[in-house]
Amino acid sequence: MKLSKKGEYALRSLINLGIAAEVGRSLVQVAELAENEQLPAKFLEQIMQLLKEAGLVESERGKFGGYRLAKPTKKITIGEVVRLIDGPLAPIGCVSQSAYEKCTCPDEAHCGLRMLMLDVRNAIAGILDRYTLADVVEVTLRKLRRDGLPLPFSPEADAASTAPRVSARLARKQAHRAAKPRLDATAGALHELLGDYTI
Amino acid sequence: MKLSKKGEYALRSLINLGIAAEVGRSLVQVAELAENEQLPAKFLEQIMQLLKEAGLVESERGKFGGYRLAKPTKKITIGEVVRLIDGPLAPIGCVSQSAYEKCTCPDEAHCGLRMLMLDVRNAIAGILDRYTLADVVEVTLRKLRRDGLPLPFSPEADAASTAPRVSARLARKQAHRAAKPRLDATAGALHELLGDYTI
DNA sequence: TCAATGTAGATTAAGTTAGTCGTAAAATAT
DNA sequence: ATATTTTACGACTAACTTAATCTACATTGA
Repeated sequence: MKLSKKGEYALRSLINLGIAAEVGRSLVQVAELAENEQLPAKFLEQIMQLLKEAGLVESERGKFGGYRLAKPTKKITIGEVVRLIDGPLAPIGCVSQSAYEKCTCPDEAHCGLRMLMLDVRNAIAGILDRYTLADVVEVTLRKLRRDGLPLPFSPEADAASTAPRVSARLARKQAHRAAKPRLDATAGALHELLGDYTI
Repeated sequence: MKLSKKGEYALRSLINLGIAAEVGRSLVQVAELAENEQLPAKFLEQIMQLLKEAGLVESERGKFGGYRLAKPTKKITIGEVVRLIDGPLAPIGCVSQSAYEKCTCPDEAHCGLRMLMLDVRNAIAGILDRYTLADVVEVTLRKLRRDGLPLPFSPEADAASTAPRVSARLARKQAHRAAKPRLDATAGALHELLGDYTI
């Protein structure tokens, strides 16, 4: 049930672009994205291209060029990215919504394994299609601020060392936020960190 | 998030062995298992060996030999089988319970992606570790009986054609059964088919 | 003994993964 | 103009995985 490195790198980079945007950096170079997460730069280049073709990011060439998100973070779901890079979320083709494939079993309608895998695919999709880049970015930023750590891509990151502590206090004030639509089957760590207790 | 063919074939065969046991067949040959689900026999042979090494099935050699489950179906979880054949359930190593691996990101404790993938891994494990072969076998048999279809591996399968209809009525009578322990996050198709409405 | 079956290991063909390399094109700075 | 820095794009590859197949051997029942 693995996510490929490619998919992982794509998500990491998109999250970082989301953080950059949140922090005021409109353009980030591949080299910087790669260094920040210790990814192979040339491989990441390839991945960024895929993301660009898919309309998730935009780029500027030349000196001081780089990448930025092409859409607001709320408009990019994690599932969308995973499907783009790694294909269907479903463990087996015969339960995929986005790319159904007939399986070898003689009778799908009476296949217990299929029922089970349908549940798995729904559980996965229930999480990955519900959460957006905005959610992941928010969780990450919140944790960093809570612990008074410098934010990546922040212009003032390496300047004053007292600045983070200030924003940490600010963050705690903003901690309570609007609840998401009711979650039935996907409560979890992220969900709790987002402060959504409506379940 | 794919399950490999190997994993799929392993599960299909174990389920079929479970059905066979339920129906009174104590030994099934690889050839029959392969034909029943249209799997490559020689490949399946290899897989059965893995399952044997892992103590999930036993075999008898020679003419009229074959395989049978080595444990009651209730004692074999789906997750156990998937982990055996395909490795950890977690989408990325840094959220695996059974095979943790450090990831490239600079700080796991503040990684939003990790939180999200932890939820995914828990959702998957919540299903695959909860359900056993017994559950899947039961669902399969119930559906077959409900629709009056002949049961595979049944000695009387090709005999009387009226027999199935009788067991179908019987099955409906037995439909209500003891509830499983409360499920929080894994309600789904299988769950409903097992008649567990305690959620 | 013979035929059917599991046991075991080597081999393989195709595809995927996770990259690397090299060059072109664009933007900026001087 | 020219040099420099960056993305763009395509070709290439080494290692691994998948999904098998092939061959020879061991065991058992009739």
